[in-house]
Amino acid sequence: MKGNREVTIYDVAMALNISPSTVSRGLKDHPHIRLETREKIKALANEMGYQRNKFASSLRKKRTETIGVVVPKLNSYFMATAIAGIEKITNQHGYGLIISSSQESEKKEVTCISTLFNSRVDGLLISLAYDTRDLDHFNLLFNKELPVVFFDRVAECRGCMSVVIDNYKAGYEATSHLIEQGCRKIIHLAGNLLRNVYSERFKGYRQALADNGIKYNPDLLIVSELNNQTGIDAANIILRMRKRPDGIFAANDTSAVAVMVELQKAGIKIPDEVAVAGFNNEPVSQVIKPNLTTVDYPAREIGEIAATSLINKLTNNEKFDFSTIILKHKLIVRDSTMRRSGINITMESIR
Amino acid sequence: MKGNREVTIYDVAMALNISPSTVSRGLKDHPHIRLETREKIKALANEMGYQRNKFASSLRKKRTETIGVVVPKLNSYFMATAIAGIEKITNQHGYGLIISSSQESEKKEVTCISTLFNSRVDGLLISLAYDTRDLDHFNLLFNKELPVVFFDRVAECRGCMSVVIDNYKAGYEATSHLIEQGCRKIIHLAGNLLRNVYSERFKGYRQALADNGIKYNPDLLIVSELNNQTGIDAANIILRMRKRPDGIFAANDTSAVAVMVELQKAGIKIPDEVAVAGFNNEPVSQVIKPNLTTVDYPAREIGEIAATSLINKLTNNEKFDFSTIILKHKLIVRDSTMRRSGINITMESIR
DNA sequence: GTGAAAGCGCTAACAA
DNA sequence: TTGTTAGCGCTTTCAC
Repeated sequence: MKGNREVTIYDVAMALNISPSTVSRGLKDHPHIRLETREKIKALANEMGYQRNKFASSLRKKRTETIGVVVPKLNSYFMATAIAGIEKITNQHGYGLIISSSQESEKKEVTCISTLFNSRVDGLLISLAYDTRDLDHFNLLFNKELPVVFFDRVAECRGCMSVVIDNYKAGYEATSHLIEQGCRKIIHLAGNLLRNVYSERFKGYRQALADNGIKYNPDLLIVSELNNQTGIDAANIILRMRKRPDGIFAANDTSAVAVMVELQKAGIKIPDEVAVAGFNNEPVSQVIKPNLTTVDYPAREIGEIAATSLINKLTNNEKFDFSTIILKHKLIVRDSTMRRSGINITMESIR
Repeated sequence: MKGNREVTIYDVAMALNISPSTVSRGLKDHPHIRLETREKIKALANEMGYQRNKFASSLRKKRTETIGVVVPKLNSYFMATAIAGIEKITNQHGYGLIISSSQESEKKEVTCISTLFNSRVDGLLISLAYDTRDLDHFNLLFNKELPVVFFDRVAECRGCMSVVIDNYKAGYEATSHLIEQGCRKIIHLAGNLLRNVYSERFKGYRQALADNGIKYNPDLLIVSELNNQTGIDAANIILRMRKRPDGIFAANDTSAVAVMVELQKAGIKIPDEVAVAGFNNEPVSQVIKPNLTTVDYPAREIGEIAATSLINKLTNNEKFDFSTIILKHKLIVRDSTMRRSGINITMESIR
């Protein structure tokens, strides 16, 4: 299939009348090889079209210089951006990347991890699937001491690192903001409370209510996958309520937008009748009318920092051994929650 | 790093008192091995936690059972969906996947391809970057007879396969629809005309104008990267025109939406003053008000078919050797172009 | 139906 | 500073 034979270090060695090991060393700038020889080797190798055979090398070194990434989904702005951040860093350090998607399912996540493990990746970056309950599939990795860095949707586990934002605080801020705007009956659209991101946002929501003397009402908590359809479903639940809520805090922008569109179809005015806040600051938040108040999530940075941490772990070996890194977020206030007085102009609270 | 030694076929062989070659064959159900022996081998291998070492295997077989994917960007709904389709098929056939993104740059595309080539992928799926002009970096692949399947943004080249939709027809239909709605001065937001997708859509636009007796005016062609910013820029150009256009056909939804948002900010009524049609049927097209008329692009199918074709090529070897597959698209008419009479209800033209 | 043996291309310990 | 050599774990030809 692949046409003719590949050029190997033996070919280069023979052509230069030196040994293969010298070529091997010269190619990677081993200081024991005379500079002149190194140059000669590299020049000829290049000219002959030599390409290092990764398999032979990995087989021998028992390292692949490849990092595995497992994300819950690819077609989300947040994840795509985080991956771009990861890619940038791993590229810089000469690592390859294998990206796989668990499609929000625990079952598929197990397969992904085992496939990556089987591919002998040197380390793993992972954001958990929506419904992952059992973390047994990670034991495989822990037993082999394969470094794992969680990002965004993280798990508590012995010795692994996590990169997140303070979801509790962000949830608290978003809810407090709604309360400041005069909301008293605030719906919370949450994701699976097993996931840190959603449980923390929920806790922040509850605390903000409590701190403002509003009693938490479990009927106002709607848990779902937070996609377009479940957003529509939530809107329908809301429309059927005897007494309508005056605020909605959705744990992502997708569901916030879906709810808004649906409520608007039913003639409900946003923000006047219902104020809506989302989470993630996806581009769609600036398309919907009124523009969506949301929490800016540093997706790219999360990816970059997770990748950097993993590579540090891989190289510095044990040094630089933190447990959690928390990045900054920002509440971005836009029209979907601006109910105070007549001055209903667009404003980005921070920037 | 990886803890203790891995289990190899030698360990299994020794434990069973048979030879490694028998184990190797037994593991892959080689018919020459007695069924009983095969079962025994597989049972023990499993019990001992044996995992095939892909490097040794690839090194020996000179095939990696891995497919490389190069896409122009990851954070687009279209690409993410296409990749999901690719993943589904490759998984089914036991192929691994290495996904990389050229970030719309020719330079990065060259790197991606050479990295994948270097990783000795068995075949390549690729959608070209925005500004790729020179196809020299593919020679490397062609010389080694590495199968390549282009999808969406394809290239003419000896012996490669392509999976696309009929962009010319889609462009023709979208433009004709605008004309039917009474538009006479129609802006076309195009991407780089080097890319088949954009040049074809443009040709369709021109032909529709011609067929309706409208003279093509080069001033109405705006070429850009079709992202959010260039959409805003286009809106500003439009706003500065002495005589405003009454229709816009944008070659993607992102730019269509950006233009709409910006024109609306300036107080322009859509569709009454300007009708807007996009391309791709991204979710955002149903968020924007009025909902965006667009062309439904079968992203998932494109991915699935491209992957299937490549795998066929890889296995059937030379059989099933088409040059181009053209999938069906659909014009989806929504409110952003419905200017006829008072009946301005939402309709999905097909479905 | 099973085994022996060579070798894929590279690396690194050891020797010189 | 360079060379020799022994594998990494698997597959496959050839032999029995």
